[in-house]
Amino acid sequence: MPTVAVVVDTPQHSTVRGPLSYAADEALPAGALVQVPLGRRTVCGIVWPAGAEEEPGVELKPVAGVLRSLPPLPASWCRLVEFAAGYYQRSVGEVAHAALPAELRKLDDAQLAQRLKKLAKLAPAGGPAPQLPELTEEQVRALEALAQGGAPTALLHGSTGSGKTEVYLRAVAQALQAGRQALVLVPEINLTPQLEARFAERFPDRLIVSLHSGLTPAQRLRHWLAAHLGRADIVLGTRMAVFASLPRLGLVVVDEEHDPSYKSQEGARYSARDLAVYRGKLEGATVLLGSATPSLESWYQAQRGRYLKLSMPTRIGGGALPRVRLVDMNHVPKEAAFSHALSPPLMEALQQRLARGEQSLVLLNRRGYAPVLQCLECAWKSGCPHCSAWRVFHRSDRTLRCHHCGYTERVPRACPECGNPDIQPLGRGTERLEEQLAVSLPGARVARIDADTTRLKGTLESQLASVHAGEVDVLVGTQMVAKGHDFRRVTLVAAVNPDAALFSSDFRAGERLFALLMQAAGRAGRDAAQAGRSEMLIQTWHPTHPLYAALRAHDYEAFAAETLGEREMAGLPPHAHLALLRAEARTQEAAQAWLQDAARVADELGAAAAGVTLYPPVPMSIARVANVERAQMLLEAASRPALQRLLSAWLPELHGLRGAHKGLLRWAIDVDPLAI
DNA sequence: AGCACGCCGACT
DNA sequence: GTCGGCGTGCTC
Repeated sequence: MPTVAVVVDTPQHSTVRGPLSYAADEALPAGALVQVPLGRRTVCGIVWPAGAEEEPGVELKPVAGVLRSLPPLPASWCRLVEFAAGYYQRSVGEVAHAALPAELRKLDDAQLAQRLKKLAKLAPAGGPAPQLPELTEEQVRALEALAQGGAPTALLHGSTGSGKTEVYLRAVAQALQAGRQALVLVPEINLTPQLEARFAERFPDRLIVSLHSGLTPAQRLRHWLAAHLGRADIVLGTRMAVFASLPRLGLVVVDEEHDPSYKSQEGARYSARDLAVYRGKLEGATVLLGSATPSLESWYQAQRGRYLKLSMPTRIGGGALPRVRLVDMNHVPKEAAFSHALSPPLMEALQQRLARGEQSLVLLNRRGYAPVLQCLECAWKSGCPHCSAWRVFHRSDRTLRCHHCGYTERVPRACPECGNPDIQPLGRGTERLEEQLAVSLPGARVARIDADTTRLKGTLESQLASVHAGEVDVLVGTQMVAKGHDFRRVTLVAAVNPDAALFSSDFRAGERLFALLMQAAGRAGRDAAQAGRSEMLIQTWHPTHPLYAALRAHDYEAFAAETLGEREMAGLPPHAHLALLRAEARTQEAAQAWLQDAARVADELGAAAAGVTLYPPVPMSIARVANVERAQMLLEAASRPALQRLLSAWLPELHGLRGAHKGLLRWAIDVDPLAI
């Protein structure tokens, strides 16, 4: 009787690591979906390419069912999953099953056959043949280089408004012409509808499907199947889509490749961008990473010639990038600087826009009315009882809300400690800024867009529409508004208080701030007629900071060179490779004790000799969330393979370490963490 | 993760 | 005397 290796869904801390062996009365192809008995239940499994697993010596249980109507998952898909599981130190089963639509696991063969029949209904949107815009010289050059590369990994560095999307569209057209499928990744669900519309218009006779967490389970299964069967030519999606099964994959586009959303923050903490690059190599597909402000990782690879570098510095239609003006807050009258957040130069610039009937965009990366309330009599502040964080004052519904655990209460009338009725907001969020602007600019129509105003489905779209319709003069928002949306009538973009990122303990904060401000600057002056009057205003206490100097010159390359130099000196990515071991426990001591024990095991495995440095365990910057204490330990190595080898030897040992530590709740490894 | 087995407090 | 609390342990 043939034996098959089957991968089942086992979480990280399970003792089941690799595939399990089952008996089958026929040879089953690798990649086939099966139902197998596991303990007392029957679960979905995937027949795995022969892992030469050793015989367990006991009699094997037989496979309980086979989904025959589903073509097996391609071998390259299995290899991608295996790589991801190994690299991010999770079980193959967990990664494989997370990559499949949940609905698929619930179906038997008959039900699946039913769903497959219904797939026939999916059809291209149809429509008139598209009008192709004339390509710029830069676009032509980029596309030629891409076509000559022989399935390269390319970094498309293009200014906002330089026409990156058109390059994506043409590259996709090339792939489709060659009979292959294209996968297009975007950082956020918000951005899929507009891109989907653009692709549907360009490819009216091709089937385009989307894959993201906003789909219903049935839709997700339908779209996944369309991709898997090769029916869909274009798959558009968020990071999860990097695992889509695509039998004819020829091109992967990663739009806004620098965006942190590509890194998963739970489960297997994979980077969809990095996996896209690996997948391209695996399947002989071209990978096109695009950004106006590439991640330093990608930029570094392009500089060393590992990636093909494509540059499009010029804005289409001759629109100039807005002039960047720094407002030195040290020279602003004290009362204005501290109490209003709105400096005289900013007010003047806003009034000018108002008088001319132009729009302004004011950025503040902090939701709510004020980040904390305080009592003027005693030392009380609005701390969260469950977290080591302040609760934010939301004036619209008179609540104190913890942004970490969600704990919400009505604002007390008086100080809960001393009864003093005089409790005051400290600092400023978008709600308060909106209020201040409305007061300071009488007659102006002020609107706000952030995670609070867009909680309901569809509100973002309707709010954006009202901005586009010219019903808003001043738009206040968090980084949400800086991403991807075009505001043709905006001629002023202002950052009210961006300095915090300059001195953040997070070494990537500067990189993120620069990308955000560059992107925000790109929102202004898209209309060539207005470009001359467009400007960006930065209120800062540190006007001589090199980040701002690079921003004024719209000089990404200068910023990248400067920052890469710092990273090299500090031994940080991309010049070094990091991993974080995180622990959650009832007490901070328990969390750190476990990490300490883990460090001892790593020492015994020869971490130091292998060139892997372990730093002492430290509490996380917000040490307690929802009454759970959190700590972490950083690992750093100059060599990625050395780090990988240590992790692979280390992780299995850590599973056995659990028992000795009371109070330890969870632990996890984050390879290539974004923030440390 | 499920879902067992397993050993100590308040109920028909 | 049982029902059930969730503390360890296993799943080919």
